[in-house]
Amino acid sequence: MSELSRAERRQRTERRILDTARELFAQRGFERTTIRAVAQAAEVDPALVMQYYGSKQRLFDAAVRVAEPPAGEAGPEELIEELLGSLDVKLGELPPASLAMMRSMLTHPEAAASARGVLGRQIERVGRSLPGERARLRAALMTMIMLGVAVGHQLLELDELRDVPPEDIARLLRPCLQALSEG
Amino acid sequence: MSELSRAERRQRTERRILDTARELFAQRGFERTTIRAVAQAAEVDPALVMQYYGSKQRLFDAAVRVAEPPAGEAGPEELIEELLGSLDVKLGELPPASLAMMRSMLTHPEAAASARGVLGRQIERVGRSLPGERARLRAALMTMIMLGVAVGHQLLELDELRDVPPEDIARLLRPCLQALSEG
DNA sequence: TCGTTGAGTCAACGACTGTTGAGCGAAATG
DNA sequence: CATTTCGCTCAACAGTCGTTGACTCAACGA
Repeated sequence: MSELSRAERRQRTERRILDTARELFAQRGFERTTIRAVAQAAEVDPALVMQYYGSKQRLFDAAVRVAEPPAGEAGPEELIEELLGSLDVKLGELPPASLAMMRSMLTHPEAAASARGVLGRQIERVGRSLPGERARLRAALMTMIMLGVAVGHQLLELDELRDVPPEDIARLLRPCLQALSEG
Repeated sequence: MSELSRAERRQRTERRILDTARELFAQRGFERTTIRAVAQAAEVDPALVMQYYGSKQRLFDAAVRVAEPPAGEAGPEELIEELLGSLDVKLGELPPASLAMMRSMLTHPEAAASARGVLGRQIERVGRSLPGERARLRAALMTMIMLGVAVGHQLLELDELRDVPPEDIARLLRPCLQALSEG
């Protein structure tokens, strides 16, 4: 039937485990996601998950590794659009890796550290290209605004934010971010 | 030595267990907080916790029961000040029951439901006294802004928000909320 | 003073968890 | 075809958890 070399099958299995884990971590968090559940959803023996990823924590690390935006400089207006677009709203859905990290960041220490890292870098990036005083603090508030909306929208799934076109949210949020962007 | 009636000691023990549980739930979340840990911190046998509260879930329910603001009507400016004040920033610290609920709201289904309830009522309250179109959506965004800042400040403990006088945060956030409050 | 109540403890059960080492069987290699 | 490699499974261990029932003993009421 399927003409797959051993190496190919092996890579496919490993990736299937990783994708399944990401999804489960994203929707249940670290503690409620068991190796056994990942294995079952990936149609694999639990021991295989361990063999490939070493431990549940390392599986989680691999699952939440997230691509960060390029390090180039940008003006405040572009950064606002980047915030509105990349962090959450415009696409209507965050990448599963980000969701997985966010889901566990309040209850799993390692996820919290990871989130602090990502958010810290974004704050620094935004703050560096912000004019006026207290740039870092204002950048932090801008970032937390986006985080709050993302949490309510994608993790808590509040009725009031459901089925709202991302454009509408972006349009309402823009003045808030601009107010913080200017002194 | 201590002149305490049996009923008094009993009430005191029960309350000590509840306070301890609240604190542990607030700083570790539902899953990482064990009945055994609560019992040890309260200097009591784990079985006693069960005897008083029935189950871990019911202990959690009792621990996160939070006082909601009175139902009276208010104008937009007052509501902004109430948001800035009560939800988190002005006092510099949220009540432990709120922290406990927030800590677990992304990973524990019952905590999520509880959070949706509290946030939903606040959104409705704010939205009802907001002029213009899309009042509920704008109220939801205002609420999520406060939630995001509270999360970053009190749960993630971001460096950029640490040791910042709550007044400063409130002053920077006010224009954001006003932008959403007006059409 | 004596029997009763009830606050609190002790030891254990059963379920579930992450993790491990031995082993199977098919694909790769010669 | 014979042998080795290795993807994968099976069964089990050790620990932790929520939860329970029997028990202890000091405070209480008559």
